[in-house]
Amino acid sequence: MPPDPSRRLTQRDIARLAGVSQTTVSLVLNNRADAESRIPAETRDRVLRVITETGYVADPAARRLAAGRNRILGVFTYEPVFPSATGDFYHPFLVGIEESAEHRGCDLLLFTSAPVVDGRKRVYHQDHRLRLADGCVLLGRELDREDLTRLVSEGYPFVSVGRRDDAGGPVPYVGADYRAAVRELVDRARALGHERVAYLGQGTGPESYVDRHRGYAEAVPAPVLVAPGDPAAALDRLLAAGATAVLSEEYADAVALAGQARGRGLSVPGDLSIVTLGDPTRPVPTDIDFTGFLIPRREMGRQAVEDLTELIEGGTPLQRLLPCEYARGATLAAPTHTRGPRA
Amino acid sequence: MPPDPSRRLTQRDIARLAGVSQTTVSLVLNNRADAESRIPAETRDRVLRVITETGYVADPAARRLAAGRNRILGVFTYEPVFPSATGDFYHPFLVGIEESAEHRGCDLLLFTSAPVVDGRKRVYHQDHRLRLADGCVLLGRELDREDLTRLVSEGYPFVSVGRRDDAGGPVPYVGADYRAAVRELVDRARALGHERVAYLGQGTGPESYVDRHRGYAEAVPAPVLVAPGDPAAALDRLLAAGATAVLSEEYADAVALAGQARGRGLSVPGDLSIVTLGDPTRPVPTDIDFTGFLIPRREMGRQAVEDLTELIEGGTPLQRLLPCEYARGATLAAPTHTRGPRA
DNA sequence: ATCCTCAGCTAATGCGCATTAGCGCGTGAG
DNA sequence: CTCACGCGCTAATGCGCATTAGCTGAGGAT
Repeated sequence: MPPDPSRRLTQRDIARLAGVSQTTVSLVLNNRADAESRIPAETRDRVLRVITETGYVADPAARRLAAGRNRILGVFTYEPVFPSATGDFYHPFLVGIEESAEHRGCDLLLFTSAPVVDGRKRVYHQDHRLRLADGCVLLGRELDREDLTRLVSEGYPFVSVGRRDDAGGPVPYVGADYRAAVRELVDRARALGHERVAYLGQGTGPESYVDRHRGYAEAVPAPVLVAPGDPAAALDRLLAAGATAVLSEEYADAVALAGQARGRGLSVPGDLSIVTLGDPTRPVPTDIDFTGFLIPRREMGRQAVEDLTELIEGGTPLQRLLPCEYARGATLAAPTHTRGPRA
Repeated sequence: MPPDPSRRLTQRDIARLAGVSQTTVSLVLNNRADAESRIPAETRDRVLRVITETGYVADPAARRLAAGRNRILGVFTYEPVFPSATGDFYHPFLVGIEESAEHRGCDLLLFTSAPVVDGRKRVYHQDHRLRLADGCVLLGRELDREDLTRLVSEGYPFVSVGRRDDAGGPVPYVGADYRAAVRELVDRARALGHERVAYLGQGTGPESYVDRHRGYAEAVPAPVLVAPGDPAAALDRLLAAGATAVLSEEYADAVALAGQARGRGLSVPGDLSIVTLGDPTRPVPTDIDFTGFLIPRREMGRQAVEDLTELIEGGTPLQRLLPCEYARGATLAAPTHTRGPRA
């Protein structure tokens, strides 16, 4: 019995009960090489028996302090994950992260304490708590550049979900190969007979947009970039440019455009093929089964944790792109009649 | 500059740079009463300046070890939260938990490392890591009784989301007042003229079922309990019992029953009113707008964190039930014609 | 001149663990 | 009869911090 029943057990208590030293308890607990070979089975069993009898568990904080490791992985999200509209989009990433963490026997620390300053969250805020975790997974459409730079320069182990440009050094990431996925879509469209494939979106900004647009620009002879926003205006521009197929950077824009087109009596995909470049980042009600591709979100989350644990264990930082799966859908078909650049 | 750039800064480093002792740095950092009154502004500013210049952050593990507090709240879920079908149900709880944690400046530790043994997860598994957090929120339809007992007896600060029976002592919880909510639904049905209101469900098992059923049993003169499972059989039994309204413990059962009824040419709610007792715990496709009530899931999560932090700071354990909001819906109406217990 | 504040610090300690150095003993080699 | 060596352990140390006890010097009281 420990003297104060409310006090939690320590290794010293176990040691006393087992009639050994605290060191021995530690050795047995972590069954170090020393223990395997040097501590006789009898002693070890005695210690283990006391441990199970008392239900002793090592204090993780002390462990961390002494050993420098924790088996805790941080998760930092630049977008709000749980609340809000974007939640559904980020959910699958978390599923993958959770799966992998469970598999690795790690706990996840959500850095919810990061305050929102000037409308955005930062890893490095006043009194940040990064070091509570062994490393960290970063999530979000757009990461803070200063954060990244500092993470890189401090050598803190982290992995970004989503490709990122260098930030004073290469950024470890697990991204989706948007570039290849978009190229493939364009190729499919062109193979079907589409001569003018347009791009509805910004094409700049976050890496994920840039990559999509680059894939598009590489695969098309004469790029047509149409800004989203007002669907009516966008449709006008697309028709004026003689586009028979359009790739939509954002799922929601595709929905709006399709609605606009059908509202004007155009058939989709008959008169206009509309292809989405990834899953919806915000919930959009639609019953259209869009052609496009699927972002391997779950797999990305999973792989990010794998890479992170490797990194923590001394591995080298990796950059990898995962392939996106083609989604056949029903909005890409051969153009019904060819049109010149002005109908 | 610290000697080894890879080594992380410690309070000693800060102390050296500021020309004070480590103690002083600690005092300034936590602006203790001592610091406020006893350390002159000049010294404090100097220390603070060095801190911001170097970007020093206290090691949370060390902090925890020394002070015993962490500002980390654990979250343990008995059901899989992220993956799986039940995810959507638990999501709102997490939203509330996250909100409150952010507000309190706490990080959340998801105990993903808990292995699944004999088909279920347990808080107290081999080498559990409860003590990494200051306290813990428990989530799930059914909590492990042994876990609860041990948590209570060890005096570990925790709050259950959902009412729980005593486990060797009162269990702190934030639950939904199913009992009152069900009573209210029955009263509404009876006020509309329903003389035989049945209960479709188990009525036993998890506290949440028991509470619903108790509310039902209290409000109805002659209870009729019908087991879910085969919707056809259930409908037969309901009709045989002369029920004109039925409360469905599980949302999915209500959907199945409604389908069955309409398939037989019965109108809902005309011939049979069907009322749900809470939100769907698993995703069910339906376009029926059921009458029933809404579980204040988000608010429950939020309140649980509030209560937990109070508890950690020395407050007394609380048990509270939050009211459920009535959902008008379209499946409860006055019975069209009265029937005896055999049509 | 001496004692006593009291401001403004610091030395020392311990949280619970992992780790390193090393102690006492027995045994076989020289 | 020494000496080296391996076995089975333990004492001691330090991780980075919070905290407690106390130290030093200046100024006021006696």
